[in-house]
Amino acid sequence: MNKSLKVNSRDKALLVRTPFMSALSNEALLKMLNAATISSLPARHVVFREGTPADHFYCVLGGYVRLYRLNREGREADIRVCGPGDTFAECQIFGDDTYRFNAQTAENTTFARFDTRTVRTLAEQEPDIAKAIMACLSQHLLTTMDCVANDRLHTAQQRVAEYLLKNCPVSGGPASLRLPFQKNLLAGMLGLAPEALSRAFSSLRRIGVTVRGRVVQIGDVRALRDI
Amino acid sequence: MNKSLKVNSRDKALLVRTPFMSALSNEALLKMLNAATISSLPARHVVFREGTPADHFYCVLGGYVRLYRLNREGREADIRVCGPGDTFAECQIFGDDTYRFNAQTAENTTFARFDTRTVRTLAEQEPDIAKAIMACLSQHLLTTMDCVANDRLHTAQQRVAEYLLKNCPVSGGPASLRLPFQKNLLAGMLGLAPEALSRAFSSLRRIGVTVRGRVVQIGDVRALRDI
DNA sequence: CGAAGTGTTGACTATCGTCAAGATCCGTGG
DNA sequence: CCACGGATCTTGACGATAGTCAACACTTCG
Repeated sequence: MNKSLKVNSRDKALLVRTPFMSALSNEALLKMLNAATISSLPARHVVFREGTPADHFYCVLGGYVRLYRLNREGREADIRVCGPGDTFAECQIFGDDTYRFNAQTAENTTFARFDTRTVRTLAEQEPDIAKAIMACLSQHLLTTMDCVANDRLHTAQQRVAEYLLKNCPVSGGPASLRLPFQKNLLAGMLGLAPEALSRAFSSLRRIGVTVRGRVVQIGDVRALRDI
Repeated sequence: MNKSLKVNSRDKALLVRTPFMSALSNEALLKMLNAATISSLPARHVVFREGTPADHFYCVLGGYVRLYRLNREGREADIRVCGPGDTFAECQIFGDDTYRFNAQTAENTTFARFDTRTVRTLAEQEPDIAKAIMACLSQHLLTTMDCVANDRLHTAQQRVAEYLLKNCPVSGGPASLRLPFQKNLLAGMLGLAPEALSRAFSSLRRIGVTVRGRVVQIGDVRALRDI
């Protein structure tokens, strides 16, 4: 069920803590909050489809959204996975007028929705908002370039190791972390088939990585870094 | 030899026609031109290195620049190839303060160089400039996302076919085009080893694509589209 | 004409995708 | 609380794709 309502206090608290919104002045923040609508969608629900008019962009408050594209045979490839605090489709504010990829919830997800036209106008009035958009776009561009370089330079094993390191609380010795979502989604995020992720994990066993459900135990973080 | 001078009339003409600059108001345009420096570098010359302070961003006027990253063993992977009219490292204006990749000229190249601090200030004063930066960042983000999806969905053959179609003057029947740079560079752009590009070209022969030096003849553009 | 640089081809190998079967996890309902 | 059933994950076998190395052909330019 898609319940759509004005920003309530809990959602608002999440929204203003977002990297995108946290640097705004009070005035700019108010204007943006006014333009926001909160929605929730159940798992595996389409948010928008490639080729449809791009009239909104989004900010995830809870849950995960998968951005992906299809080839002619219908195979899907993930482009990005957005979690709490991430914005997506902001490239449509001053970009193309149709979505260039599909967006689907990976699990039950709450997000803020902004009308692109409204925000375009606000960005022209409030330098703060323009600045926030530029910072956000820059950040995304950098991480997406990272992604291209990663895909082209590293093997499945290395990409998994890198993901673990990036999400690891400590920088040396033993560590433990809990995957925030299903392995399916992680596989797509890393540009792998689920089977390849599974194999990568089991090949990491020989350097002391054990996986039980969503919990990953790392024997020595430094050993991981040498992969 | 790195000759660095104020904008001359021919370079200026190129610069103001750039997608990035062409939408600016007269006043904004003047301020930007004032902040620009023109430089030329010979082929295979490093423009900047990953990890160094990101104090400038660039706009290519003539020639080609390769953005790439290295893995630990020193293997290079191209992230983007920038030609005339393209800007690069604009993600550093409101982003990180160190370059996250290397930039190298592929051939003798002329470009405009802008100080990021100066432009950051200008963007806060002139909404036009902020708008141009946002449009530019959005465009790049979209093409980079395209690149990720492409790498993950398509084979070498398909990527080459797609490149040819994108740079093809006509939409059906026979066509001919001239590659604007060495095959080496094209290979990197498509995320391939040079040998793989060569093989992809020769596998396209059976559907009527012939290559002689930089000239590519396409028997039937429609047949290419079916790959 | 020669030499360096660029592109092509062949042989081999590593990596990863696909398909299929089996194991495990997890939520639901009895 | 347990049992069931569907979803998710793992493992194995196989094949396709593309990377690497090496030798050779072809360009290009001094």
